Parts: sequence; structure tokens; C-alpha cells
Amino acid sequence: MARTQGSHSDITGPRIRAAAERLFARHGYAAVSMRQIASEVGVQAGALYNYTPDKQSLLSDLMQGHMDDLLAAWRAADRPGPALERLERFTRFHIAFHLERPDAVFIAYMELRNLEPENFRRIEALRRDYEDGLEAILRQGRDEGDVSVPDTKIATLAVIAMLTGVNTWYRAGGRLSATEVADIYWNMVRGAVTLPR
Amino acid sequence: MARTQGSHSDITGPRIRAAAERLFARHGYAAVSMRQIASEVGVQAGALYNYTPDKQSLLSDLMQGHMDDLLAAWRAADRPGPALERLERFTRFHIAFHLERPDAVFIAYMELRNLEPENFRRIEALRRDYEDGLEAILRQGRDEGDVSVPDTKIATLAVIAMLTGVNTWYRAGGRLSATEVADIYWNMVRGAVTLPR
DNA sequence: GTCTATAGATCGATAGAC
DNA sequence: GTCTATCGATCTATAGAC
Repeated sequence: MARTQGSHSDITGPRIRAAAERLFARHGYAAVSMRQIASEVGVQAGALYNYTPDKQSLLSDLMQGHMDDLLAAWRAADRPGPALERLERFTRFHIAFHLERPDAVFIAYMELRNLEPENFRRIEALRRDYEDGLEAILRQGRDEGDVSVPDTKIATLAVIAMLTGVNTWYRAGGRLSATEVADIYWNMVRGAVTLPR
Repeated sequence: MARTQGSHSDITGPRIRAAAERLFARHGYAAVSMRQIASEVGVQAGALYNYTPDKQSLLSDLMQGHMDDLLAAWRAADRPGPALERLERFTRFHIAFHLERPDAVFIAYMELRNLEPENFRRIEALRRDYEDGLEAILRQGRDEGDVSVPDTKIATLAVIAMLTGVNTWYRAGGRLSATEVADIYWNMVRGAVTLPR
């Protein structure tokens, strides 16, 4: 039976975060009101403040959670081995992970400027950690003679930009499966960073 | 002599557009108020409405102007020739053009969702025109046997994402000149779309 | 063409009843 | 834990004086 009032602390919290994620991704943090979020969840605006101290924390917690998930998942997926094998694993991991949570990815890239300074610094540090993971692979590849780029930092940023771009056009149920997309991108990544013929 | 009041129609208009571009890029369209824009220009908020019918037109006109400039500049830079030469020209053009106007580029990528439907469709069509220009080059390259990608549309989007990513990290006066950056990216673009060794 | 002043709406956040 | 009600600030856009 659907209660219209009462205590729902265990389910309202997650529903608020889900609604905020969906609305922030769709319309942007600054354009979304607390009343809109509350309306999506089916409560009044005042009730949100039982779960978050303010709107900023809603955004900051979403981004923090996303970056934590990303780093933990990559650390679980990475394994020692030849650099080109690790690079292929990174490519397929990055595409799969990002295609599974388009809203969180969109927020992570678009709403950095709406973070208060302290939150911004914390999130940015996590992003750098992730980039450093890829750069370490490219450095290893250069040591092994398979990777040929004049600057591993720039190559890191170029590869991540290319891969994350998938999210701007990929739609589930489209012409290509996520695996086919990953195959195509792995070929391009490999060509971009390996020795010219 | 600095007049604090009076008629400035010929200079106030451009200054409003410049202030809006700067502020929209810095804080986001939804987070910037007409009062902030007016304050930057040195007039009161009401005076803005002598130059724009509303805030939305300010955004829409900025993005339209940027896309018009981009398409006109590329049409002027493109020339017939082997696909790989045209592709190198595209790469260097794209990086140079985008690094010269980081605020307009940032707005063009971040504020699409704040366009009203009609404006959105018009701007999106211009973006597709630009993408089609690159895809035509990749098709030509495939016909000539120099380009090897399974899908020219995906390769188009991948290349543009990689190149536009330069704007997220490049700062004038940094370690590398814009030309050195273009050299590095051209090598990666070439490797990504040409035949594997 | 810019000003002052304001209409009318909406915002984030809080107070207190239940 | 959610509600209703509201405070005080801020927003876009307009009206009318100069």
C-alpha cells in the first residue's frame, strides 16, 4: 500500500540522490531547483534537508561517489603485464564503465565549475589519480619500446578525451554493441600511441 | 572624457556580448544573472534589453556566431588534395582555431542543453556540418587506400573529441607552443586512422 | 540609450506542527 | 521524517523619467 506520508528514511535517501543525478545531468546543477528534485521523489522541498545539508553537498557527494567508484573499479581491473595489454584493458574498461553510467559521467565533466573550492580540489585530485594510472601504462610502454609518443601526459589526456567522447553519441540498442565500439576505439588508441610505420 | 551616462550604442553592444561570453564560460549560463553581465559592462541591468530581447538570445547568438565563424574559417582553409594532406590541415586548423577562442568553444560544448528547442536544432545542424567536413576527408582517404577505419562517422567523432580536448589543458605561455601541440596531435591522429603496421 | 524603480516569480533554506 | 508555511534574497523583464 502506498503511504503518502510517514517515515521512509532507508529508501528516500537513495531516491533523492538518483533524482538529483538525473536532473543535474539533464538540465545542469544551476538550473535545477530543490523543489524539482523533491517533486521527482514525491516529497516536499523541506524534506530533502533531512538527507543533505544543502544543494552543494548533493552535487559534491555525487561526484565524489562517481570518482571513488571509477578508481576502485580500475584498480580491480588492472593487472601486471605488457604495456600494450594493459592499455587495451584500460581502453575497454574506460568505455564500458563510462557507458554504464552516462549521467554520472556527464556531471563529472560538466559541473566541476559549480563545485565550491574545497570540493573542487578534492574531486580534481581524484581525476588526476585516474589519469596518472593511464600515464604509468604509457611510460611502461615507452620503456618496453612499444609506445612512441613525445609526451606521455599529453597522450594520456588525448586518449581519455577520445574515449570519453563515446558518451556523447553512443546509445544502447543502436547500430553497434558496446563491445564493437570498444574494438574500434582500441584500434585507434593503439595506432595513436604506437610506433609509426 | 569618461561619460557615466548617455548614448554608446556602437560600443555597448559588443561589450555586452564579450561580457556574456566571458561569464557564461566561467560560471555557466544558468548561474550568470543579467545583473552580473550589466555590472561587467558598467551599465544597469535594464539597459541590456536595448541590445538583446532576452537572456536566451544572448546565449543563442554567441553560439550561432561561433559556429558560423568556425564553418567559414574551415571552408577558407580547406583545399583539394590527397586526403592525408587535407586531414593534417584539418588537425592543425581545428587546434589553432579552438585555442584562439577558448571561451566560445567552452560555451559551444557546455551550454547546448540550455538552448531552447528551436535554437538547439539550428546550432546542432551547424555542428553536424562541421563533422561532415571531416568525415568527407576520411571517406576520401579510405577510397585512396590511406585511411583504414571500420566506420568513418565514429572515427570523425573520435578525432574531434581528441582534438577539442586540447582546450581542457592548454594554456598559452606554457611548456609547449600551439604549433608543437599540433605536431604531437597530428602524429596521433594519423596513427589512429591510417593502416595498422 | 541609460537610468531608477518595481512587478511578479522563484530560489535555498528554516521553523514548527504532527 | 514529512508536512505546511514562510523568510529574505534574487531573478528576468518591463515601465516610465530624463
